[in-house]
Amino acid sequence: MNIERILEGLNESQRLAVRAPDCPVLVVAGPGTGKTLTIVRRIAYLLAKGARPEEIVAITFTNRAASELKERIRIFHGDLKGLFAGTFHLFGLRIIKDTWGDEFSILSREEQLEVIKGVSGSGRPSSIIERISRIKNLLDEPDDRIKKIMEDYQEALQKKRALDFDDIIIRAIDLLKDPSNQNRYRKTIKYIIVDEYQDINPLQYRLLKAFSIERIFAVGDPDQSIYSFRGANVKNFLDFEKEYPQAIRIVLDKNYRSQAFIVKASESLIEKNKERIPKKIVSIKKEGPPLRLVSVPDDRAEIEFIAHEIEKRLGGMSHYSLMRGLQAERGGYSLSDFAVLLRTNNQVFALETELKKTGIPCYVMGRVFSETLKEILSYIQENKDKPWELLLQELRERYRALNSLFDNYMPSSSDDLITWLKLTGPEEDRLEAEGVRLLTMHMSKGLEFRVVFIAGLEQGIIPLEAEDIEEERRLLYVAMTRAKEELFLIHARKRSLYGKTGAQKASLFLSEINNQCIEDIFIPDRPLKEKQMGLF
DNA sequence: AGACCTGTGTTTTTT
DNA sequence: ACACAGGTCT
Repeated sequence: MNIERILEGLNESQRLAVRAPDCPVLVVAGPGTGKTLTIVRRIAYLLAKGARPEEIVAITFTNRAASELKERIRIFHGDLKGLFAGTFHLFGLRIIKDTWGDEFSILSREEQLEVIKGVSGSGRPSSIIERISRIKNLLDEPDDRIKKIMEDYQEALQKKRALDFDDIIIRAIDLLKDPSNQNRYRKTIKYIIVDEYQDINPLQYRLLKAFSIERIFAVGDPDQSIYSFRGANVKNFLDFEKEYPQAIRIVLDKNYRSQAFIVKASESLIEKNKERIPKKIVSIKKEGPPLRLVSVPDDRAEIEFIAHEIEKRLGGMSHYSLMRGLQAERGGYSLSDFAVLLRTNNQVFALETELKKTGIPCYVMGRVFSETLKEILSYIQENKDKPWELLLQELRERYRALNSLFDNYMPSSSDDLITWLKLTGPEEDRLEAEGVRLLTMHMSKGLEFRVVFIAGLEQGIIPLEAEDIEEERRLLYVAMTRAKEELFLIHARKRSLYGKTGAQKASLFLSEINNQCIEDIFIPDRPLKEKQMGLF
């Protein structure tokens, strides 16, 4: 492929990154600045310069990120045999399989729980698993008690010829360090591209180091580092240039995602952090409407507000959809254009229940396949009096991805459908349902929505704790920068939390946002009468 | 073994 | 509020 095509449509800093020389490269990629685009073109560039696909390894953190990357490589470059694009774990697995073959298994969460129950005397099995995982990831030191449990645990795994997820990385490091493997990997792999470099933990860092490769292309954003609780260490990112003195740094600072007010507001927030690489992200879009900072009397009003704002916009849709073709320009919305972002899963589930009562279909993101399956099952149970045909139609409407699955097959009974779903495969995204997106702020990373509501912006929720206030600030920064067009920041003056109803203070972060980007909305307390009558 | 009381924590999550 | 582990009593 020629260089002109590879650089086509890229801005100046993206071009610099794509054409960077064969030295360590650190790409600081702010939100919405074309990070994946840059990686895709960088790979194309390396290939154009004569690299072979099997010399390039591109590592991501999640399967979602990996499949997005692969898909975009495929679109731009066509299928590339030999190029690795996948997670740390998949990469580790490949190395282990090269040496051991397929004679081992990966422990599922359930199996892991069983093994732990067998070897530990007391304590919650799930917390013991967590503790072991932290130790394996070099985040914690074992005491004598846990040492003993770990020994028994590993012995049980050995018997089963099984590895847990952390073992995959640990074994891969051992194999890479083994002198007999040096030629096999260290010499054949010439380029490593690491996505979300700010999120790597000490164990993953060791894996990268085991290659002793200088041609590392690290992409990430320290301002979006939100996983320190699982060992992600921004220091790796901030120290990159100390570690590789010949490294070059490129900052991608043009945001193509969000309208200018959203970028400006989120920048004003993140600037309050001290530990960061200074950068200034600018939007290439128009200002757009100001952010709405909404004060509501209580959690119930919060839901009513969100429901009302969504309905207002969807109302527009039914009107405009009568005039086909105009929908996009006139701002016709679909349910999945809206997202409500929350700090904790508790809030997500509470909101799901309440928002559904207002008649707005919701889709909780990140819910695993088996839970979605349970949902379908219970829906069938609840509605088993309805004719099967009708029920099926409703399930399609609800789970829109079922449509494409049904193209070649029409189940004739509920049993049939369920067994069939299991056989068709557990790819949860295929069951993605139509509905307003509900998710945690953490889960929102990497996603974008036209209209975003961030709810529960109160002290004790975000920031949840006083310690590591900078990470909490980054989390809100990530959440805010998901919005493309409109952003609502909502806080309740009163809320029930852990069974207690009490007064809430607005998050201190709200006062840190540049108020030139903000329009205040104040919803007054309910009239006393309504309160007493306990409407709804 | 099963009922019942009591203390405790209670984010965020991937593979 | 609520789940869950662990102890105690029957």
